[in-house]
Amino acid sequence: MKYSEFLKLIPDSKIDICRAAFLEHKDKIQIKKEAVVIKNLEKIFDATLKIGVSKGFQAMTMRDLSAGSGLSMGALYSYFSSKDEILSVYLGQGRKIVKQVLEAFLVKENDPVAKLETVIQIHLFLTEKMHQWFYFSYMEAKNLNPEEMEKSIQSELYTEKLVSDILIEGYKKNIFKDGDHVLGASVIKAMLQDWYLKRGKYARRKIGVDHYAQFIMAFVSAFYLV
Amino acid sequence: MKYSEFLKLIPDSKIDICRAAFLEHKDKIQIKKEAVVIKNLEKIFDATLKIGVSKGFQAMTMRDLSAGSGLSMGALYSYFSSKDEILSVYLGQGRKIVKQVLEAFLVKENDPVAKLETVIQIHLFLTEKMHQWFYFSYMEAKNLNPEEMEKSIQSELYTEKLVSDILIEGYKKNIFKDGDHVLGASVIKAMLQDWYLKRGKYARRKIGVDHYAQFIMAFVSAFYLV
DNA sequence: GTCTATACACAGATAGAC
DNA sequence: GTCTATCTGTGTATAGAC
Repeated sequence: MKYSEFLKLIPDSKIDICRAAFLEHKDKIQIKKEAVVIKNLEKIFDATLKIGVSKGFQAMTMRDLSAGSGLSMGALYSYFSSKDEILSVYLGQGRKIVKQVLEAFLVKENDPVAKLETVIQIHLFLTEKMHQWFYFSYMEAKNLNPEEMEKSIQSELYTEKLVSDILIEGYKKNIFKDGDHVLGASVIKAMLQDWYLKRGKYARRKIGVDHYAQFIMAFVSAFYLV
Repeated sequence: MKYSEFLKLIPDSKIDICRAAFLEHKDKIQIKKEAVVIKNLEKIFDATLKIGVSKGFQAMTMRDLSAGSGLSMGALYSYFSSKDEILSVYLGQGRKIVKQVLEAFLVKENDPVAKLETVIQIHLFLTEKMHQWFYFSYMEAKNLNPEEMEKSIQSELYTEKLVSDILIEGYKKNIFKDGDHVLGASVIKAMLQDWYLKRGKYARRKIGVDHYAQFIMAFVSAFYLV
């Protein structure tokens, strides 16, 4: 699959995140009109992402966020009771989207090689589409409260397990070589993450996501295909 | 080479960093006695690393640092004129050590395969020994001023170039396959960085640095050896 | 060389007008 | 539902005693 095809198959993640955040936090949000909330959550999350990526979430002040989102300080606090809550909600909703999309594409495949290619491609395509969110999520995870931090780690391990399960299945079917499949999944994950962690570098070198996906698949295949 | 042998071959990086920081910033530091400065720089850098890794440099206050280092606020400001200066100096000195050690080991090798193994091992061993410093450096690089940020990026690209040069040399000698060696070096670097970025994960799984180095070398060899 | 005490700015958060 | 004005705590940095 190409990235351009992937884009046509999935809905707009930005609005999904806002709607899901509204539904899940209805009781905590003081404003009641859905349309108003979603419109403003989008402004808040957009500004959080933009400022957070450029200077870090800790360094972003509520005044920065107020200026960036176009809402007053008072208005911000009628949507979230604290600065940290914005981070927790935003990261939590993003994680859900990632899980949903990965599973939706993986369930279509049966062959381990196709599954491996799919998980590599879809992970890269997702991080391409939501690259700022992923970067932000990675960099700010350590500033979460213990409970949310745990969820973040579990989310990481979940995608890693998707990969290791595929490697193990392929080994059992005599398509992949034997080896430490958990460690293998770990380094594959590292290569996938590099795509959004070093996005500027790859952009400067004019390397696109389709090319990167193909390269990673070749690299991994050389080691795993019998 | 094993990590245990590596440790015997290199001097104590902690004291090196402090001494180099003193020599290079003699004029900016108000205190003049070398022994006093080095002793206190060690306290300051140790505390910066410990607190910075756990809560991030931005979130670390000068009061935290004062408590953690055992020096008063006033004393801290007789060594550094601002909080940011501590970060710049500390990261800058660490980068020098990394460069020196990598070059010292690489110069001993001639064969591309041996060179590739050396750069993988020594990079991993260095990041094992200074793992907190590397993690800190990676996470805080984006908070540096533009000038220091540029140095940080250049340092990254420098180690990447060490790898790509080896791949290219090996290709010319018909030992390695052809391909995009810059992209190859990039993903190898990603795998090397994962070692210090996810240190907790590997520790929990009881994977040691020698085993990780051997695995990465096998992974890379499968793709590159003709 | 190191300390304590403090200046001053700015952060997160809230009250109450509109 | 959104705003402005403001409270209160805490941040970096410094002055001056010891």
